[in-house]
Amino acid sequence: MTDASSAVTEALPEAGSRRRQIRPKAERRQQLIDATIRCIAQHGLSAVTMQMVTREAGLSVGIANLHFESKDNLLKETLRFVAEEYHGGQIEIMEGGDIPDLGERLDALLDFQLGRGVTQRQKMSVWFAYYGEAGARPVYQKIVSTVDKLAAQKLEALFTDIIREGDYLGVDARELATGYSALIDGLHLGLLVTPRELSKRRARAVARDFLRRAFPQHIR
Amino acid sequence: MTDASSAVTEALPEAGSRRRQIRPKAERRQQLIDATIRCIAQHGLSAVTMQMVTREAGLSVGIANLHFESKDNLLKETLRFVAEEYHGGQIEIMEGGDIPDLGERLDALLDFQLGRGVTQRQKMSVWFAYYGEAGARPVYQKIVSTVDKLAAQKLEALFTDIIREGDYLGVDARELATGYSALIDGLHLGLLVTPRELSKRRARAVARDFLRRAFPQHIR
DNA sequence: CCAGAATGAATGAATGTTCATTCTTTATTG
DNA sequence: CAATAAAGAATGAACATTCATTCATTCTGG
Repeated sequence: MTDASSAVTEALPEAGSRRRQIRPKAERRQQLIDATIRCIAQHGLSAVTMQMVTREAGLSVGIANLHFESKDNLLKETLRFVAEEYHGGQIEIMEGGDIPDLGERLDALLDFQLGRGVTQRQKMSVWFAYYGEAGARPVYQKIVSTVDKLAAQKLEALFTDIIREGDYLGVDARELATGYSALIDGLHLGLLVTPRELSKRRARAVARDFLRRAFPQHIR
Repeated sequence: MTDASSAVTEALPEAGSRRRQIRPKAERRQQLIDATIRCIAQHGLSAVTMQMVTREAGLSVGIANLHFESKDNLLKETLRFVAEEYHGGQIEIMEGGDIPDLGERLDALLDFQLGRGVTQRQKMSVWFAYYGEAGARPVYQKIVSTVDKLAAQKLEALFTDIIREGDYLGVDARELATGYSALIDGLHLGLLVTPRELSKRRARAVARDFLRRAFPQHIR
């Protein structure tokens, strides 16, 4: 990893202090947000310290307050990033010019929501760490509900299209969309808290079941 | 607000210092746990301090470490209390000798899970505060999953009975139970984080819809 | 050579925990 | 029954630690 290999016998620790680098602001910000995500996932939101985050990022303590003005702000921006990444991904699929077939589009959505590897678990941790504080922190509520509202609209629109295409009777798109979103959230919770009881495989089966019961012609 | 109007000019604050009372250990423990719940709901788990909790309980700071040995332990016991109360209530209904009719029993369960007033919201806050930390704290995972596992079994048993009674075909009790639990969790999240978008009324409608789709003969 | 990015020791505020002391209750004794 | 003592519940000032934030200084790239 450490590409250093200078001739000096000592006094220049290889891993301890890398050479100081100057990078553009945007890059440092992302670097710190990424480190924050890892720290929250590993230690929990309430245990995260600035020292921890900056060490994880391989930077000094002062830099966090240079690029974000406070810890509060760093945490806020981290939430915003995760929220926008998650919801942005969903929205892209749902608008999906890529996938014309509506059933396939649903499948792609489900894949996105319950697929992926380790990374996804990290994001989930962050996600729910903030949810836990949201009851007491209106700022968090606002960030989440802003992106959430848009995603909910897109999902409702997709369901409306599917209902029209399949001539499904007695199915309310809005209500079903609320249910599906809640189901996915709940499954995420299960995956996070009781991974022993609920495998990713089973979570997907459960979600597919929900969709199949509502849209039997579209889901295998 | 201040109902004080005593004749004494000063020196004897009415509300400031009540007479010291000695109460049994169990009572004090519960008093502190209740105060902890209110503090978490109002300020968020990460902002809770011992001073805050003991002041809320109307007691001195030393007492928390007298009855619980540490803050960590107080938080752990608070989670245990909330978890057992919530899951205990569910289990009682599901075993329900009180309600012979299976459809009515389902309704009662739903009422318990999504009904109630302000109190419920407090408990929800606590619940998800811990979920948020659970990814990083195995102790929390264990407490939750222990009671959770039992409730899941009871729910599966109830669903099995209903499936048998209604001769429902192609319905897997275990999978459906997982889905229903996840749905309820997700609805709780929605109620907590985006109360503007999701009313309690609509949450109940969504959950009923889920059940009706699975058990049409049992739910109206 | 300079603008400004980066550093990290220093600072002060906040917090969990301790424990010597005070107070209340209960049991005992004369 | 009153006086007294023992037990232990309750208090809160003091302490040690941890943490976010600051800023004088150092260093880098252009």
